[in-house]
Amino acid sequence: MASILSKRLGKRSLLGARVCTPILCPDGMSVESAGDLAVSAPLGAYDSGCYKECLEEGACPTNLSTNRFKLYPGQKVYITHNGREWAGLVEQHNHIDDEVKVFVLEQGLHLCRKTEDVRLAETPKHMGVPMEQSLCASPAMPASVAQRSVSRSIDVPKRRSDAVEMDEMMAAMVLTSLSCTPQVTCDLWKESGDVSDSGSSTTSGHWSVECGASTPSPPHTEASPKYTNEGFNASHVDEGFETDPDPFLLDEPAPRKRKNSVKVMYECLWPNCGKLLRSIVGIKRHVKTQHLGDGADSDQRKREEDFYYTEVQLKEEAEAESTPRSPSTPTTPLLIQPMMAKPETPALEVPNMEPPLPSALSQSAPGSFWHIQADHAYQALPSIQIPVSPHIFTSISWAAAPSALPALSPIRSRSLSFSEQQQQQTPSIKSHLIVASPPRATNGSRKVRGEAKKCRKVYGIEHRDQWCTACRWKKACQRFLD
DNA sequence: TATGCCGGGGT
DNA sequence: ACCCCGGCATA
Repeated sequence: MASILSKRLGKRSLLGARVCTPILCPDGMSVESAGDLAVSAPLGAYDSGCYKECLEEGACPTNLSTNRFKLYPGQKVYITHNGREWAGLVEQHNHIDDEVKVFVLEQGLHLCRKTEDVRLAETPKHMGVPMEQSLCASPAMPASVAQRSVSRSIDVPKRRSDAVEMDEMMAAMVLTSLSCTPQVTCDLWKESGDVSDSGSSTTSGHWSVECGASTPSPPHTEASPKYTNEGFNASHVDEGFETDPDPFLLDEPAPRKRKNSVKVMYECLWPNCGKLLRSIVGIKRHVKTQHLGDGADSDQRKREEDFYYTEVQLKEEAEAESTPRSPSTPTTPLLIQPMMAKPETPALEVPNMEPPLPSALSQSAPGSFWHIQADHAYQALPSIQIPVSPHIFTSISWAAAPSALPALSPIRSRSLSFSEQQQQQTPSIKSHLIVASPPRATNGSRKVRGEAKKCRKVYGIEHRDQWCTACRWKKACQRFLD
């Protein structure tokens, strides 16, 4: 199949070598990230609320013991305003300034209060647990720990009793605070189902990993053998297909980025928008609310939003090392791919929209060509796969990369000739197709085994000296042409 | 498994 | 350019 090229390339070419290296990364990543988490968690160094929270809570439950307040978006708190006590929802907690932005439902006000002026209504933990799968919140987390933080609040309504109310409040807050920084509410959103939603649709199990140092490697690695390839970033490259969701869903990017020095952002692909956000959740929300309308329930919409954003990797430095993320995508080409492809994705790759290119290609293109493309698809998933979802798309491209990515590998003359035989009228088409299939047009290229006898058969191995030079050199026989 | 031959390497 | 060979696809 088309794999030939890729494989061959791999044999001696740098490309092949490159591809392989990435595989190793995964482990490193996971390990590394874990380390990062532990270290950074206490300070909440990352912007992404999600990341921070996960770290703090999930990875370092002990942190809770600290006196420091930790307020989570959506968390219910009580504050005093105009001499009266109001219930509100945390919008943002600025640890640095020790201030908390609170949204007072009853008054529709967004107030800023010093942390010490805020009374906790309940522990974030509680909120999270019931709503989500609580990846971060380790089930093992001793209630006592949670209690501690809760104890801070003076008039603490029973968490359960508030459950319903909280939901409403949170919903209201979410709606009213959409304009706020996306990251801040990361957690909230996640819990509210954004993430879980997508996660559920694709894979299960991953979520558990999600927040913390997730274990990217395991799931990724095995995914689809073809696409995946080198597990490495399995997340991206290979597995992208099946597991792709992970990489994206996980908010790991932050940790990894830091290490790799590759900044991952999410860009809104909506026409004339181009908004850049740091978190997936944020971009999703942006797309959903700004472009798709805010239909929280519309399942379809949720999925749609995936098609309107792309992951953008901003390199802050060049690093030869296999970074967790780009390892496979490693080199610029790969990195770039996602971005390039994405924009088109909506139209071309979106699974739902079948019409895109196919129509043109499939119709005019000769069967052989089409076929070839399909093969590529298998190798170069990057361009084709995306259908599943943007996430997948990206990941796929990486995954496929192993051998194929070189994408630009030259097209062999052979392949062309092959096509020629079948159709004379397609010169133009050919070019089109070629262009269309980013990866390579190898497939058909390999000469089909001819019917004619070859020197080998005619003379036998014993008389190799009588073979034509081509045969001797293991090239296409020149004496007995087909 | 044998064969055909491509992609490459060495000289 | 010549010679070889690893390796893959196919029969």
